[in-house]
Amino acid sequence: MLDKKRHTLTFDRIAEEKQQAVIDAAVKEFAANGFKAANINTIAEQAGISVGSMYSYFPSKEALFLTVIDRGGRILQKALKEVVEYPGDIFDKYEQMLRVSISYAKAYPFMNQIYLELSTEGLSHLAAELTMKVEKMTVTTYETLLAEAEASGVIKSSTHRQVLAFCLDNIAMMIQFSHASNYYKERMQLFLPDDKVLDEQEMIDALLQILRFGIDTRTP
Amino acid sequence: MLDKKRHTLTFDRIAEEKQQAVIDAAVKEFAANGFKAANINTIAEQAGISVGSMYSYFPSKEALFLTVIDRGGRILQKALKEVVEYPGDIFDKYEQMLRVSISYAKAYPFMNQIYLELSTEGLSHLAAELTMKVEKMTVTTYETLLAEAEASGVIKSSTHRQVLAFCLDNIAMMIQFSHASNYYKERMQLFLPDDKVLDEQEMIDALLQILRFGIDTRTP
Amino acid sequence: MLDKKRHTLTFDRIAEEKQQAVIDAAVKEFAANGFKAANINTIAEQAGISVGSMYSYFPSKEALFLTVIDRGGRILQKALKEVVEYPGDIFDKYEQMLRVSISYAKAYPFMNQIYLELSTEGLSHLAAELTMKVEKMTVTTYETLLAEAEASGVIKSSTHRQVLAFCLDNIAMMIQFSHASNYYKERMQLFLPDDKVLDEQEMIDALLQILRFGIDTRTP
Amino acid sequence: MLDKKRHTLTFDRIAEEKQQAVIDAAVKEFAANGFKAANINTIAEQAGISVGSMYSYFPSKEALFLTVIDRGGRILQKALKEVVEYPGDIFDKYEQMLRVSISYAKAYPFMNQIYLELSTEGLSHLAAELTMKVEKMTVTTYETLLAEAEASGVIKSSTHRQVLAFCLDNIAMMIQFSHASNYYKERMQLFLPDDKVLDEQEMIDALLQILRFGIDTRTP
DNA sequence: CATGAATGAGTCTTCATTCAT
DNA sequence: AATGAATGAAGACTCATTCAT
Repeated sequence: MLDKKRHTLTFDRIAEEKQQAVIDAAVKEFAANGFKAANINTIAEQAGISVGSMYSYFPSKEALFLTVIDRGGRILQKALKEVVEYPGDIFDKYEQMLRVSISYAKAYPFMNQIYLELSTEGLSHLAAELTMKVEKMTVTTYETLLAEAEASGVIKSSTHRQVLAFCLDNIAMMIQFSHASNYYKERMQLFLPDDKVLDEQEMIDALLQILRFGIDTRTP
Repeated sequence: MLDKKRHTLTFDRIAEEKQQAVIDAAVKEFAANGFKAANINTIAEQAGISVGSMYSYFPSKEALFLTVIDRGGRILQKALKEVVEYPGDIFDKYEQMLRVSISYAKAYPFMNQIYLELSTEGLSHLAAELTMKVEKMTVTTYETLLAEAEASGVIKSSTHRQVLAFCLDNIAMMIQFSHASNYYKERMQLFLPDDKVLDEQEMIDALLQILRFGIDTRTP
Repeated sequence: MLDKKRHTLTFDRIAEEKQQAVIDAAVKEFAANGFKAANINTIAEQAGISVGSMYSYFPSKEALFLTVIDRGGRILQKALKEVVEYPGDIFDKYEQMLRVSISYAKAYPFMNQIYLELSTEGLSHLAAELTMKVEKMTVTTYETLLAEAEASGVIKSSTHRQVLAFCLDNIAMMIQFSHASNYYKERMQLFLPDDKVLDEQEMIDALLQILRFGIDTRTP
Repeated sequence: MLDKKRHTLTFDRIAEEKQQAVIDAAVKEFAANGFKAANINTIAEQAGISVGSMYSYFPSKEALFLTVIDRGGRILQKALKEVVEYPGDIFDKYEQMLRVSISYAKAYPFMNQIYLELSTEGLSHLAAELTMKVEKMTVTTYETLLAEAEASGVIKSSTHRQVLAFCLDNIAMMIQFSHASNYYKERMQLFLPDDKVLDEQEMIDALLQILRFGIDTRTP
């Protein structure tokens, strides 16, 4: 199932910085052009190594791609764990989730775009399984958090919990996209007042406000 | 600005069905492989015409792509207008927005994936401007609706209106993606109970419930 | 079994001379360098067409090779039929076989070398089946001829018929190689008197003499 | 003339077994893929040494190849000497020649395939000279044997001696090929009865029978 | 106008050879 | 001497685009 080829032992052995240079170049290229249109020669050049070396690190373009996705997945996992362990109630934790999403998007903007592209039919055969594993972890995390929250009486029991989890993740994802890709960044700007740039915390507060108390005037 | 090449006059003159066949084939190919990896020869074959004809209809691959995006944009506009004109208050209209998003996603799943891919840096130079125009219309629509809603006292004035608009559109987009691409469809399934398939209306109701009254137990 | 890819319909449709130019160039290149070391770009150049055309005629290098082998096989078959239908007894027919072998070797020297190379392990997976089919026809032909010869009392019944058939074909093959490849041509010259070049008929006569009456002095 | 580069002094100095491991790996690889397609890195790996060492033993791929051919030639020479010195008349010696050919083919099957490939035009510039030297020795051997045989009245003086020598060597070569390469092995099987596997001695006897007394019924 | 064969620059991948350790 | 990582030229194959019919 998950035994598709990744990087070789040689790659493991080279200097950490060179590894990072290769991954960075690859992430950037894949993000900019998608899997098929990404150019291995360009990646090698950007990473400052030869094509030959590239192929001694990764048996194929596909293997390089999978390694990249793997790395991204591992970073996401770490971020997720951070959120779960954050102290406080569900609202504190979700606030933290949004903050983490934004910093992840800013730290690894290209990684994010690759995930965006993964939804493409053409790539599903390659990495769907891999990314779906990450999604599954996310789902479980939300479920745990919401179960706890409901048990401790913090959120209404009348709420459809699955839909709520879905909704929370959707918002987090779009926030993430909006801080990673130029396209979604521009789109976000269209919504926001351009005279004063809305700062992150303000947006998070406003979002949480809507989420907690709703927008209907019949609620306080 | 918007004077990039599109289809030729010849394309306008050919039979409506042939036009549609070409567009359909193109949409499918672009959705499956992205712009650069899409194959013009394959599109021609799928559309049942020759490559030569293809190039008498469109001066380049880029032109074909832009025409495709254009068509998609026009369909979206129409859908948007439908929503604005839908009778009722903001909640009725937004409910309608979600319903329209879902049916659009189902009717034009591939079109949706192309929009997903557009966020890619590599394509921004091509069509960002074009799609941003559509996004702008969406923003304006939400602003109008929310201004009206607030004026008529249906929604709390304490709500951050821009963030709310952004949030509403984010949810609508993710719902749309979740009904268009297999990847997002699968992801959605991870959130939902697999014993009984949640029907669309149920999800929409649950979403609106969260939106109107929030999830905090301190609200009724 | 035999459904491996060959040339495309496009190749069938182009002018006969162009087809031949392509096949000739391919045969020459494969003969000179073997399958793996043969250069498609060189073949295209030699044939006076573009690489792109090459690939519109043959889906792969392998397909081109198989087509080449096929053509060669068909020529061999025709030659074989000629021999069977040649009037006279087994000695007349075998004499004709040797003559045909030589003229085939001279007419298609490169084709012969390809067959020589086919014995290589590395190629067996490609074309062994194909060439073995031709070999099988040869075996059957010899068997028929020898059965007839024995029935009509032309050859001794004490002769081991299978070994004889094997021996006759071996000689014919070596004769063929010796007129096709430079290496075997040189080797043959080492055996023959260099003052006067032995002409074909002389060699054939001498061979038949040995075959018919043996070399032992105890036979007349 | 024969001053082409071979192995270095370093190679001479390393352990006998390591030398053999290198040669064995090289022979196998060259036999399987031909000169150009053979992979030096693979040979090194198979021999259990580093590529670097490989290049300290042989200045180039060509040098390795020539060394391989050299070694094969020397083994052949030894075999040839064995035959000449074998006691008995020409028939006893030729019988021994066939036996030696078969055991050589079985002991060094890959070496044989390399010789088969040598006939290729592309390689002639490399090793033709080398192998031709061996062939020359063979020719001389046959000539000596046949001259003796005729002098001692064992073979008919009416036989064309050069053609006979050529014929004897041709048969010996094909027998050798038929025991070395899978392709020729299969071909041989097509000729032989599959119910009972013909043993070597039987085939040799049958061959000699044909050779000595011919197949024409007009001889006893 | 329609066709589809032809083109060739561009891309992935391989491998003989070098060289720092 | 031995190692094996690094190099880059070469070769199989793809595809946007052109153009003769």
